[in-house]
Amino acid sequence: MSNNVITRFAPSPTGFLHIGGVRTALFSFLFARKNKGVFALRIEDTDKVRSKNEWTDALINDLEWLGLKHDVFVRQSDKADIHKAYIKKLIDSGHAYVSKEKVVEEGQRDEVIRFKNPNKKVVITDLIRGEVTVDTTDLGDFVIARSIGEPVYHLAVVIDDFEMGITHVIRAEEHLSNTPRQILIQEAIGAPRPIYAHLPLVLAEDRSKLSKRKHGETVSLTYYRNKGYLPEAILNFVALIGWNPGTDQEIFALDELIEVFDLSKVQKGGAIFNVQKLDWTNKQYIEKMSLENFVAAAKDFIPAGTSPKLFPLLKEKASKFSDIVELLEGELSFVNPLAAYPKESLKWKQEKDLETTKRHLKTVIEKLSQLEDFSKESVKAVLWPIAESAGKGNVLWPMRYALSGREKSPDPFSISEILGKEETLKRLTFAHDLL
RNA sequence: GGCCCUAUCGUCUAUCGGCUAGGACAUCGCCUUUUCAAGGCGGUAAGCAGGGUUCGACUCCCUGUAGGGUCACCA
Repeated sequence: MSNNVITRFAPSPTGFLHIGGVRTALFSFLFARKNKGVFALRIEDTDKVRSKNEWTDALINDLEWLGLKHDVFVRQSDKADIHKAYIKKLIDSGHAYVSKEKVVEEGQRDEVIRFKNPNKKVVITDLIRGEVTVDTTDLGDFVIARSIGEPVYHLAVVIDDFEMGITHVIRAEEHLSNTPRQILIQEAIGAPRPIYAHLPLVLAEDRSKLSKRKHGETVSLTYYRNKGYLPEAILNFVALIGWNPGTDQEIFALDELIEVFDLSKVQKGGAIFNVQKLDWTNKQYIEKMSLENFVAAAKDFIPAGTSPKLFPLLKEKASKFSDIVELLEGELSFVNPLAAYPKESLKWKQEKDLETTKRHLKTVIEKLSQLEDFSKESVKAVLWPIAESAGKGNVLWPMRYALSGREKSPDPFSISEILGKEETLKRLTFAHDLL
């Protein structure tokens, strides 16, 4: 592999980083790292009206959070002088000209700079799509600058890629149609042509391109950050949209991705972003975490005052951190005072009647009253023989229901330990007296 | 509409002419189990259509169809 690969991720600071952008950034990053090359981040802020510093900051912050560290940083607006010089050169050499325009819309200029289109066929060699031939005649003399000092995207991209020595342009497929005009500009300024790789689009459920207008915030990385997904999991999941190494492996650390990544294995067709798989992937990562790491990572999602005894259960059941609140209000709400429940709920489905249920509860109360060590192991040890002889559901269901007041909850032994002897016996007695 | 790209289970995909079409998510069933989750086992589920090429096409070619992208003084 070549030793001097330089890739770039070039977002415009006009909005949040969306999932498709994350994938583009990741692939550019992976390809650079894989080839021991350089990964550059370039902020494309030539649109002064729509570009905002806040978006730039957010972009940098998001990428850093993901762990996609760039080696080079360029702000396009800092290159204004260089752009201007090229525009002049292009005009002087006859490749571009100042064009008088008829103003039909507000904000339009009566004078812009257009590229003199040589009207030829361009053959793009794309790493993913092979050869694509386009006749540029259809493009006409397109605009390359609003004025001598204001280049338009296509011009700025070509100049910057050239100046930065970009060897591989890895970007989304939506840019494939733009490539011919960029190639024309390259030829005019005498820049070498980089190697192109146009990634298939990341699609929404309805198979259309992800967009804020149409699909709302759920396409933004921020949305998933706020929901408490892990950056490693997002990267892992996104890597597998439109690419896979050809093996059955599903979970990859970033280092592993770098090792096995291969642009030629990238898919050609667009792929739908599937949240269920993201959830599953994220859960895999949570399972691999130590309890300490889980608690530390999830600290912003765990309400103050939550009993540390619940932490293992939270880790076991949450597939993303935002699940924690739901869990605490639902399945794990037994730590709060119990709401009233119908006494029939205490009866196991295979149990004869409430009388028997009451008897089982009494036995449980008697056994636990004498118990000193209230660890779940210890509680289980004294009750298990009884449960086995009387029927596990017959004994354990009423006990669990009495302790949790719910159809779904952790096992009664864990609840006992968390509640402690006093509260456990209080709830059991309450249930017993109810019957 | 012009130009361009694409087309395997619901979804993400493997297959680079030999396929009883494999895996993962989701889904369903069973086991485990006091419930839920997790886990284990198993099931349902796919080659857009029509022509070629070939001994043999999911794989190659053509046409059609469908979907997407792009046609800005946005990137």
